[in-house]
Amino acid sequence: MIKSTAQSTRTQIAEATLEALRTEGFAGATSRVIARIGGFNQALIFYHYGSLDNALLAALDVTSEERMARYREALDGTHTLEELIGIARTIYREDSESGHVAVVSQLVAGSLARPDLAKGVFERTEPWVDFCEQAIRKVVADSPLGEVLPIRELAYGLVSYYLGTNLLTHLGGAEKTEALFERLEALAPAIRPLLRG
Amino acid sequence: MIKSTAQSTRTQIAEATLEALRTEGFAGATSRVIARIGGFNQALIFYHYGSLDNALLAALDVTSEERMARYREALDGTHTLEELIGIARTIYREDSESGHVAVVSQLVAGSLARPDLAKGVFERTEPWVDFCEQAIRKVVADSPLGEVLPIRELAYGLVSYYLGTNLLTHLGGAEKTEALFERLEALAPAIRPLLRG
Amino acid sequence: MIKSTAQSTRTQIAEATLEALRTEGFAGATSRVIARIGGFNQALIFYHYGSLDNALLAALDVTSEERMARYREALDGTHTLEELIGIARTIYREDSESGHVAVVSQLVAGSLARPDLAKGVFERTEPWVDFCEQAIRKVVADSPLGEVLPIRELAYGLVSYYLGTNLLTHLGGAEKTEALFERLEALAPAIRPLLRG
Amino acid sequence: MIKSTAQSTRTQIAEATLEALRTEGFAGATSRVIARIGGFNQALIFYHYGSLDNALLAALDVTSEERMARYREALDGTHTLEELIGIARTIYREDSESGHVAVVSQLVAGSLARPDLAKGVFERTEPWVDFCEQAIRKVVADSPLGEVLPIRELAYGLVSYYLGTNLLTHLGGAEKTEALFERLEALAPAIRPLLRG
DNA sequence: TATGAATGAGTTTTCATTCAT
DNA sequence: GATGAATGAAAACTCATTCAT
Repeated sequence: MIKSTAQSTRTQIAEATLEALRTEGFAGATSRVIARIGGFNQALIFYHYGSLDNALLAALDVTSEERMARYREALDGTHTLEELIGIARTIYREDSESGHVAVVSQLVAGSLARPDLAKGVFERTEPWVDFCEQAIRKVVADSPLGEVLPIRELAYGLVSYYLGTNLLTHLGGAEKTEALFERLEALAPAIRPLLRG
Repeated sequence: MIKSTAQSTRTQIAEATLEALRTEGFAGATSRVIARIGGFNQALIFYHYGSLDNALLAALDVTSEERMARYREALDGTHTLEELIGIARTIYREDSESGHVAVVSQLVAGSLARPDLAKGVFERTEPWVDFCEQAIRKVVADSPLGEVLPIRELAYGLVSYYLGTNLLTHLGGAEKTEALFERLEALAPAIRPLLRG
Repeated sequence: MIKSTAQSTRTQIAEATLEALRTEGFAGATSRVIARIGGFNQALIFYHYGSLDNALLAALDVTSEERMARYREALDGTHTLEELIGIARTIYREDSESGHVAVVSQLVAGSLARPDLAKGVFERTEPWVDFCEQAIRKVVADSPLGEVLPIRELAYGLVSYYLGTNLLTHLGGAEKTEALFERLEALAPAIRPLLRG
Repeated sequence: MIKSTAQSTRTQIAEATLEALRTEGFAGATSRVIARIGGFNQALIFYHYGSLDNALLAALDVTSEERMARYREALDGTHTLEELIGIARTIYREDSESGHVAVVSQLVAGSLARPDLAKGVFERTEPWVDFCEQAIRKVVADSPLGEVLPIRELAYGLVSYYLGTNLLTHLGGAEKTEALFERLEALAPAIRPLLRG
């Protein structure tokens, strides 16, 4: 019988936690449920992560790192506003379907009532604000807008919007976000001239 | 001594629930806590509202109606983009300080894991989308933008942003939203010409 | 179906807790065990007493009050040192057999690790020190010893001895205490002259 | 680098266990805590001692042997009742401050609920009863009291008192024992004549 | 000898809800 | 209308101990 390594077990736990968040939501991601999903003992979560909060954050890291890689790659391949919106839309749909957005919003929402968890979740939003900042800069690159717009603040606003729309999506408004993307994409050609130097 | 009527007791319960959400958050708004705050028996909540979820929705109605009135009045008094942003900023600060935004985000967040509650909360976002739509229409009134912009979708986007920023505010990013308002206000004069006919 | 009164339920819980301490010891007197013994729901303990500690203290009160009454009555009926030792011996045997001493020592010992519980238990030793003081005063009443002996301190010492001997009794030295009583009783006539005025 | 021998590891474990009892009490002296204090693996405790109970007894041996040596030496140097009480008082204070009494009472108390442990602890009280017997005999050496008093039983009583007072000390009555010693010391000269042949 | 990983059974406590009165 | 009492289910977390390596 092969003894599993600490690392592989840790990963397994993080993945089971992720799966629990995906399928059962924040309130359903209890130690018992996670253990059942992963097929291991409840106590193992505490052995490896010390607390359920830490396991939840590990799950967030797993999905965030994976998605961030995907987003960066996509950003590298785009050069116009239309492309950017198009890609954003595609990835957003991917994320929705894969459950990534569900997990993120569950965690953000759930952590409201738990200060320790909130701290960890909030720290993990920083890279996403950075990423949005880069995306905005790319779009306004050579235009005078670059010097006028409050780019950092807008990036933060985008992340806020992303979270908010995820929440509403899960409450029941799935098709609304999609529609906004669609309309924005159609508008892009009209906006593009504004971005010229 | 006035015997409390059914109506006044219902109201009392809704208000105690609101207070519980404000001070203890979604997770802390348990039947026991609500009853303690309101000075009545736990079982009364179930007698009058059938379930805790319904009492929570009643609390949301209380605060939403009150805030909506305030917002409408403010919208009536504004005619330019600058004024609108300025008013939005003022009211947002009021809402933050009064705890209204906290209650809304707590409820949205908490309802993620509870389908019945989620349905109720989502239905109550509709009037807010309507309201945002009116606000946008007012700004773009006579401009050609009015016919180009996806107004309904943008309105939905604004509500999404509102929720998202509330969430992040509570996780730790309080000053960021304020900064965005400030910068947008400064930008308004530059944008105004675009709104002309 | 008769709805039991709060008082009778409280009493039932205290008695089940006492029984649990008697039969399972401090470590075995868990909420689950107490509920099983009493035939009620675990949560009821917390409904009525708020915490397990409080239920344990209630059990201590039940047995202490009963025993104190017995001890006082016995003290009233004695007038000589021999009688006093004889009665002490009898009652001690009763207490040992009934399990009262077991409960007391279990609680004293168990509370070592729990400051809140310790406070409650310690407060309940006070009446016993008072009682011992009265007993000593009665014996030395008219003798010059009454003015020389540190009576309060000796009373405290007697209570200490009582606890210590209970502990050792439970660890395995049951017959030793009995033997000491026996020998002291035999010595009493020789000591009595010292107590004369 | 010196490879630790089996013997030194055993000793290390016993000492870490003692330290755990001293600083965390019986309830806090878990295998995890002991291992952390000693800087070794939890499983080592079971490898060397078979069970946590045995490790606890080993810790008791460590402290008991050390204290017994100190007590014997002190007894050898005393010849009068006053000296004896004085020395008892000094050593008791030393023991209190060093934590020895805490460890003993923690173990006696904790073992109540664990028969195996109780047996081990009880066996280890025997040498202390022997020691007290010697001390009493020394005091009453040449007096007729030596033939009248139930010396063995009194010795057992002294050990009982020692345990009891430790317990109460830890519950909150720290200053009471000290006061009794003080008063007894003052009384000693009056008692001495009784011990004369 | 020594260890990291793993586990089953256990803990106190809280919850929304029900029900007889 | 209103209430005190009661409950089943669940929570996060800890424990002594075992075992493959």
